[in-house]
Amino acid sequence: MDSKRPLIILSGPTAVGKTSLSVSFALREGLEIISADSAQVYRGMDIGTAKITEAEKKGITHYLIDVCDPTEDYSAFRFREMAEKAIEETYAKGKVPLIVGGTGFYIQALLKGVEFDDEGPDEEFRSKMTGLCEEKGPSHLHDMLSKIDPESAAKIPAGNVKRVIRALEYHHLTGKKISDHNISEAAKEPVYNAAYFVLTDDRDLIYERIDKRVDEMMENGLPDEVQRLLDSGIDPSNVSMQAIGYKEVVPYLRGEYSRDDAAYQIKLRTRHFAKRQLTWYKREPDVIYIDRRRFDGNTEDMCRFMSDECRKRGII
RNA sequence: GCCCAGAUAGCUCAGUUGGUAGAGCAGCGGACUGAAAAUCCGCGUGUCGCUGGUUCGAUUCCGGCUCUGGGCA
Repeated sequence: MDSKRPLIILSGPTAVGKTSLSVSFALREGLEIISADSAQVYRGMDIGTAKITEAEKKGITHYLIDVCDPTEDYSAFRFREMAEKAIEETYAKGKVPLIVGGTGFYIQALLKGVEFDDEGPDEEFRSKMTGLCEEKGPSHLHDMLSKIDPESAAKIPAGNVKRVIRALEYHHLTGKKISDHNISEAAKEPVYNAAYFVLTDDRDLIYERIDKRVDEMMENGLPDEVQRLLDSGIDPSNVSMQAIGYKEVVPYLRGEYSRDDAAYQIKLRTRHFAKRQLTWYKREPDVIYIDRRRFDGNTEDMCRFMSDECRKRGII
């Protein structure tokens, strides 16, 4: 028996069918679900995030959905804090938590207990650096990084301004190099006895499902939803509005391009996103793939497989 | 039917003063440790429409054909 506490994770690329499988599995094993999704946390963002409905929850408790106002900035750090609280609540009820969502970065932070030991984000510092970048160009920031943390500078391309700024911010707040921090955090082992499932499928089928889902979102009133958010005073520069489906609809509402262009852009961006997710899982160790093709998409069979894998590890 | 303009990568197109060709987008691969649905990096062989001719050599020049736009009838 593993002395670590049990945790089940179900991730996978967008539109692969995580939500439906997760509810079936939670019903089967009596689990509670904790969402690891960076966009479904925002209230009022329902259509574009393909947020689970009350009916779809089938009575299963879901944590970390609708927990933020779209003006708030969610982050990996906040996810870890809030998820750990939800995990404790679940254990208190004698249940095992099921983490469900496509944000691999968040899952990693939780699973390995990644420490975020600075006091960031320092918005003032970030906007100062952004201004400096506009004034003197990205290579100026990269040169600054080279002086304080050459290892990071060698690793992060000058064009990746966000990550260059983050590395500078970390040093600014802690006096330490983020490259050292990354090395120590990367060496960490999971703090849970976890089964990390990744639901996957034929790439073409995932892309087809994405196209279909985006068409449905547009028909179901995504533009109205975005308009409502803008009307309520949410700025397009908010982190929440960087979500796919939202940042593409804003220019359409402004008349900068057509509805079809918006739909096309959303489909494209979503496909790219799914591909990035798949890349992420490839380098995660100990991932258990659930390839829909091997199960003919049969939910019962996939649930049975998950149960078996969890039992093997003494999780349930 | 005649005239004009096109026909080159999955798409939109550039180019080769004759020595078998290159951009953007798509697609594919990768990075990622307090913005992650974010951000960034890498990968370009395709009967240069078909067919004759000229030429050491044609995707490039010339002829014919086919197709697609546009114009005239």
